[in-house]
Amino acid sequence: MTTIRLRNSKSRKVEEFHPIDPENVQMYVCGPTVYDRAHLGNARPVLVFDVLYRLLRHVYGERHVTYVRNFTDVDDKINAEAQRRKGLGDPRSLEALIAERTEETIAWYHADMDALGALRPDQEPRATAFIGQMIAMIADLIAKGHAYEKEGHVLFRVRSYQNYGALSGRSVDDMIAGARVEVAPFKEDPMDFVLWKPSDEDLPGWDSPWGRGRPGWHIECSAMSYELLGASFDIHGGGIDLQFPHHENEIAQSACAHPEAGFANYWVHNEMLQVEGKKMSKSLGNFFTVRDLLDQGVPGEVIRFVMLGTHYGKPMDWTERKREEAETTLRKWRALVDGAVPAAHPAAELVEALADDLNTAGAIADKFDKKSRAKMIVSGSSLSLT
RNA sequence: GGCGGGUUGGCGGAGAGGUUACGCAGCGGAUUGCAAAUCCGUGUAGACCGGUUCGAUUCCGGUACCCGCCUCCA
Repeated sequence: MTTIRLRNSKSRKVEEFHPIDPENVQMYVCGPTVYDRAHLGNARPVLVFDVLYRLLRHVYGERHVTYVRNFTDVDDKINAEAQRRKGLGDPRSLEALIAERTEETIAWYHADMDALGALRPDQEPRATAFIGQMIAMIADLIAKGHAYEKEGHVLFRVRSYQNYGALSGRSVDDMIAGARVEVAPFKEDPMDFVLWKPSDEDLPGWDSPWGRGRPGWHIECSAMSYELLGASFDIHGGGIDLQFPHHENEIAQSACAHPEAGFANYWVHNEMLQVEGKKMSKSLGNFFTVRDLLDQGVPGEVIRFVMLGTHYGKPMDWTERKREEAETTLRKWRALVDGAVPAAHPAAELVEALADDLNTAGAIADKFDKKSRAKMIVSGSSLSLT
């Protein structure tokens, strides 16, 4: 059997991947906050983990892999958009407007990511469907002394977790020294973070032992991964920008709530996307969505091909030139595979390259038959790693 | 300030301690009514300074530069 090797952010080394249970390999990836169209940067983790998902299914069998990716549908940006619509005179309730916003955004997300040839995860839980589990976990953390309530907020007591900072390689003291964080007066310690916060009447809220409120950002992933995958699972993925504080906080919450378990064994982070050498941002005018590209006539497979041309652990630079070259290359590959009979199994060299820490660039490079590699990697269609 | 990633030929981008990467672009040629496509051939590398070694672009150390994170942005 192929041995997959992955760079584990925990150890900062490439390690052999050995699942807890080969009959049920489990992966959790942080999904989008559904407040707007997915921008191009959002597509990178989707494609990176799509390749990993396909590889896992190839190695362990389709029925033996569970991939969970959440939708964060509790968020101030969503609230802001709903309030904006309300302000424009929409007569419906805030809750209805929020629901409308998240529904349409999820539909867009599905359509856009489908266009990139990404398989849908096995489960796509929404945060709002797990509020009860979050409340239960928070209550448990309070009971165990890892969290405290202050002025309607519940805060995680960072100092109560010995290994805080291990994933991102920081010490609590260093972080405080360089902190640009605004310290709320009710915090025992500047690093403590919110598990639950109060909502006024203009915001969505749920009843809890601490009053009407809404969850903090990090608790949803801890609660949902526990509910769907258990206290220990194999792989946790996401963008490197989430490593701190989001993933650090997830670990703290989950490890303290379930001290007997290991939470995620392998942490895989993808590097960021840039556009023409610069960070994509609205102020630089180089910000665009996946849908923008699709509407301009850039095929999803071209986007996928360009993305996978760079190893996930390196910054990926999206350039007009790469887009053009990818179109040329794919057109030629299409001509090559035209009329070819799909192979029953992917080339061993392809699997080997991908098993080597998802070396998609190396896999695309060569060393094996062009005809078979073209579709397998790029379009994920009939010849895909399944 | 703290933490992390990177630096290969015109551009993108791999593997390997010693042998041609590959692709695109360029150049020469074949084919072609023209063009496109296709085919053949071909040049240009490994940021800088040290170290290990018979030999390093590949291992080790340092320097420079670029980028990101530290702000509920993937």
